[in-house]
Amino acid sequence: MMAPKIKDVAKHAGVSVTTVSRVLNGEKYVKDDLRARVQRAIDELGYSPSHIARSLVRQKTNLIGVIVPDVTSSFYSTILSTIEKTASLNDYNLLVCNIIEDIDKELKYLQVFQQMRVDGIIIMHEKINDDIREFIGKLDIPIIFSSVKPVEQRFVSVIIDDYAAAYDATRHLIDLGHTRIGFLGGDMRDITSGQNRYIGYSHALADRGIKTEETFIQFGDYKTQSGYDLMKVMLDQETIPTAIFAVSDDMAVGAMNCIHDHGFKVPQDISVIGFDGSQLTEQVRPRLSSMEQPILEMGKVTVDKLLDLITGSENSPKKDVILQHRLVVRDSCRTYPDDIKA
Amino acid sequence: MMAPKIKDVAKHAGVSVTTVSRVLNGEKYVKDDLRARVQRAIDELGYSPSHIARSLVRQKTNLIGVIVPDVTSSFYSTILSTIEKTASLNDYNLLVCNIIEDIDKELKYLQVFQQMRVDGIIIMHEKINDDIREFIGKLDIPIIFSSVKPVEQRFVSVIIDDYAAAYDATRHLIDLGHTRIGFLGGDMRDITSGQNRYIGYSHALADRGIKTEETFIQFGDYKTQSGYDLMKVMLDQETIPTAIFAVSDDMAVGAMNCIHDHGFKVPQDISVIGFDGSQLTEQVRPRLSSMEQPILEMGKVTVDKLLDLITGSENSPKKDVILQHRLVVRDSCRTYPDDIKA
DNA sequence: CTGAAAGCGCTTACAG
DNA sequence: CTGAAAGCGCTTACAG
Repeated sequence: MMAPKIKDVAKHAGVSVTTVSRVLNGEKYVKDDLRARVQRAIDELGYSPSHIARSLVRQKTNLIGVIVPDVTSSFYSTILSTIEKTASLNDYNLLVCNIIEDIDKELKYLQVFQQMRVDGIIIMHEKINDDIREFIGKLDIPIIFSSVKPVEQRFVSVIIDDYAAAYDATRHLIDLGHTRIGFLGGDMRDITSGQNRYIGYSHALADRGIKTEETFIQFGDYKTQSGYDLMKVMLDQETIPTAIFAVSDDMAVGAMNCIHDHGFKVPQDISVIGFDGSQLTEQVRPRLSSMEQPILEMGKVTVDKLLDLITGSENSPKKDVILQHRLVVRDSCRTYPDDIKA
Repeated sequence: MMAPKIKDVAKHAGVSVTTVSRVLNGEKYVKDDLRARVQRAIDELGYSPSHIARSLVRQKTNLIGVIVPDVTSSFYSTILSTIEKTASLNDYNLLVCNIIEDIDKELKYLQVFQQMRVDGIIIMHEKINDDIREFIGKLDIPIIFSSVKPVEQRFVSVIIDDYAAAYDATRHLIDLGHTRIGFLGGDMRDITSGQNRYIGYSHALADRGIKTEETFIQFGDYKTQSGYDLMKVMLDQETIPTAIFAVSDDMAVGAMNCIHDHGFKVPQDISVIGFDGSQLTEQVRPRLSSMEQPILEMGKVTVDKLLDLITGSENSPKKDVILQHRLVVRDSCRTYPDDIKA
């Protein structure tokens, strides 16, 4: 037996489909006895309205497409989790795409999102190539970027001030007395998490007149393994840093592990500060100091803002939302006692 | 201007909508010149077919609903990531629901899945209450359970043999010479990860005639914090274990941290073995030995099996798939040298 | 090889 | 307050 349709309910209740539709949608102007009869028919038949059919006529799917670089990362999984929660609270559902460095897949997914007629799209990375740029350029579905800001100005982003955050993190190490500060960076093709954080780091040093070795600056891919490998490169040099600023907690943990495996101690020998404030910071020993992004808030605000865009509340201006970063000091950094004040 | 519909394409190309539909779906029996004209019209108009409308007539959405207990956990995020990958390869998209101990939300989501007319559902936990049991009982959408096996026999599961895996993990500690082996368990309402793992642990001890203290057995919720708290309880006792078996890597890491914070060392003072084989095992120091589930394979097989169910390949029997567990020895366990053989 | 028409399961003016 | 009819954007027999 086929699943019952609205027509079956109508027949069963002895009313028109219009009336059934009305009680389904909680409209008033339905007499109580009819409403009751319809409700009973629905229950007896175990009727469940087709969201597909509804979407078609309403021209609204209540679907949000989300593009995550890597759900496996503690940062993204946390933000995804709050995005899901906020969306769910607003009766939206998530269509999730997990990239992992696969640009072709992203374009394909964006096309799927378009065909699915999702009401809005959340993108959490900024490796936008020309094809994608062109595609989203002519897409008339609201798009919001979360935790990153691509070059195109027409899209709104929910981010922190990555430059300032990196500056402050570096400054923290400087204030502890460090001058040999290594940098484990991201992808310089990324404006937000690549370039801005690097510039923040180097300005913080420059403002204090600190010069740095070339080998103290390394770039990777934000992951633990990458942090490990880059740290290894640094440790193989003649002079090694007394402190490390990594642009993700995952990288920082990789660095900590590498330091540990080489027989050094954090923070006694080398201090390490991470970035993101993910749950990893509390899962490792020593606990990792980190420049925290307000992850939960970021996820919530992203969805709220996207819903604004969807409902077209023009009173909400099409402006980026800049959230506050925050230094959380844990146990992975210490003061550097030497006399090097040169 | 509205997004173009198939009718617009037809008009633009000077053919019928039927023909447009045919080229859209790559059917043969369309003359080359017509096909070319239609294709050009599609390109010029930037036409993208509505998946919604298609779904309605085809009675197929290519959607899979996934219920994850907590995307934030390294185990679930990894399995989700491979589920997504496999689904994507087969042209299916994921509708993701993140529970987090919220049963009401689950029922609501299952209803949404039903209304969305998803082609199949993947569930990754087993806290099925009566409402949910009844609901999925009358749902005629294929359901598959991944990493857990609920009591109802009519659903297929993709799992490991949790009893044997827990037995083997415990046995590993026994073989290293330990007899005071603490157990950090899960939720005993869970058959798979609660009861089976506990029974495996206790049988392994019993088979060697090892008695255990009551306080050596604690139950939590699989998370890091829980592992920490339970370990604290154990360390506060008069006699403490020389080894710990935790039923998740997250809990094991919590235990390791607690041990560390109390001034003890892993594995010198206390050995710790985890369960899952998540990426956390390599992110902590000492690296965590763990009873590994084949997470990637599990995700892939789950989707493959579900697609079998969906396409109704009756040649594929409706049987559970039991994958192989594997002990991965890292640095968190050591032999116990004392003479306690009593 | 091509097209007119019915139909997928709903909602929404419109009329009463 | 209620219902008949059109329409959302496609696909799919059916006929030619």
